Amino acid sequence: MAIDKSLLSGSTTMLVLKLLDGQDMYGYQMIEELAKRSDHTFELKAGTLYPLLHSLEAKELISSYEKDEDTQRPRRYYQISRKGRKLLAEKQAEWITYSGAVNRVMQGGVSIADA
Amino acid sequence: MAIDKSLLSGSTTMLVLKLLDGQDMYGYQMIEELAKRSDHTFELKAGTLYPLLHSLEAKELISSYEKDEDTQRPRRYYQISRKGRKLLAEKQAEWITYSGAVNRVMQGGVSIADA
DNA sequence: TTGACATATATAGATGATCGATATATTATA
DNA sequence: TATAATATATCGATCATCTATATATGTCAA
Repeated sequence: MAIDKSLLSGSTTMLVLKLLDGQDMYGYQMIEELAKRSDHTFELKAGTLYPLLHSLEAKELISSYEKDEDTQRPRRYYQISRKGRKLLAEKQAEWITYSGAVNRVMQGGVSIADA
Repeated sequence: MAIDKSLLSGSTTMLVLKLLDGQDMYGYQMIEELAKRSDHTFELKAGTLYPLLHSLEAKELISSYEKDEDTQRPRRYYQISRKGRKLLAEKQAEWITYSGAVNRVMQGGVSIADA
């Protein structure tokens, strides 16, 4: 099912940081990994991700390095910084607050499954 | 805690329709009711709500009528339409899919409370 | 009674996140 | 050798929300 793009708005940064919290990744890999982990609910577009990565790097939430896997086109890997992990924790707390509040409002008759 | 406004993006329509699913309401009342039911996580701004109500009415998802409670300034009440209830059900299903997917992605080490 | 604040609705313009379109280059496959 | 997948990048459009501003009424305290 394709999800209204505006729903995703605001949580993309959190999701990207979370991916990098597990391991260093390059852009294209994040797009695929996010699709995989979310059963294709999230299909992040390249036009969204790359500018986002650049802006996260400018804010020093992540850093990057090139890695040559010869025979492969060189890939730009990203790693999360200490500052990035701090923001991730904040975003995660925010998400819990936000989704909990939505569920409370929606609990006016129809039951909401939790995940 | 103030929530990143972009997180709310996309679910405002669903929340408004849900409020009207319970009873007819006027704009200002929705702002207060939403704040109350969400423990002030949501503080919808008038500049967001009124244009949204107008556009929902234009799409025939809701309709409105004026009601004079004398001694009070007349209030414009909104009621959800059949079409609106249908959209509400869809948005609700989307929310379940979306929040479930976010939680799955975030389940990579740190536990996420569910509401 | 006057001023301040809450109630109530409304609109214009700014901001910010995402997307679609487009571009480039390499690698794998048919 | 052409096509698709991999991989990164940028621009402009779109859309939702917010801030600021406006108007008008009701209430309460000084």
